[in-house]
Amino acid sequence: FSSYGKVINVLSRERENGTALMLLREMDGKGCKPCVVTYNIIIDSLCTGGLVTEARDIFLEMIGNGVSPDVITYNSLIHGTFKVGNWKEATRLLNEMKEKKIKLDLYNINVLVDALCKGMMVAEEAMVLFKVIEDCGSSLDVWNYNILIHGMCSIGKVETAKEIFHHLSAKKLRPNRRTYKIMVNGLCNQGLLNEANDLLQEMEEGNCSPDGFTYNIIIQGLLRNNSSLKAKQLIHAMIERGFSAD
RNA sequence: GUUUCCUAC
Repeated sequence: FSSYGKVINVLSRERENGTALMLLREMDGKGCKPCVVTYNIIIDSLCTGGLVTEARDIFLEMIGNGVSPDVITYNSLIHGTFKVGNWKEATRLLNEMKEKKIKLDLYNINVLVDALCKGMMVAEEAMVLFKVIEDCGSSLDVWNYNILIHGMCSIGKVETAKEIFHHLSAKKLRPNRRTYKIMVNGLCNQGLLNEANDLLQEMEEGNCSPDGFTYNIIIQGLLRNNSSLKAKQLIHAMIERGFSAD
């Protein structure tokens, strides 16, 4: 609660972790009890700063103080732990979560799947996880798919990524600009420039106009493929449109 | 009140 909570929130946003931590100590000293949210904010900002060990200390400290971690605490910590590449510890935390029967919602699953895709290259497993979720009747949103598609692309499974992408429209979910970018990027990396071009058309026709990056990705791909003529054409098309930023 | 997605050269 409290004004301390608010100040800590602000400090964390400004990446002033040191100061935020000092405030936390001060709270302790004065007998003010930080609540879960306060801890969560600090843990998360430590994690995004790569200070996972410190985040873990706070995590243990909060338990010591009788404050039980919730889904968000675990998410932040797990996500941070994965990012640092410590998947062993992250999986341990995941299991710990299961044992405590902390229930995940879609948002939380995203965090985990993202961590899985990036940290462990087990996008296939993430996919399985999604299927299970779907079978349970929860519907996935575009973000989930973006994460998955990106995961597939980054391990070179563009075919699977394409399947998922099509699966998207079958579900009447509109891909957003990021979805397209991820796909275009993935296709280009595999040298599938024609398909990337098709997608670009689709973007222009739909309501997701491509931005400068999207063009550049394709142009880059064309050049790598010795299609400098097409690249030039595309550059012109790009200039005519006066491409917009994200 | 706090946690998740893309960004080439």
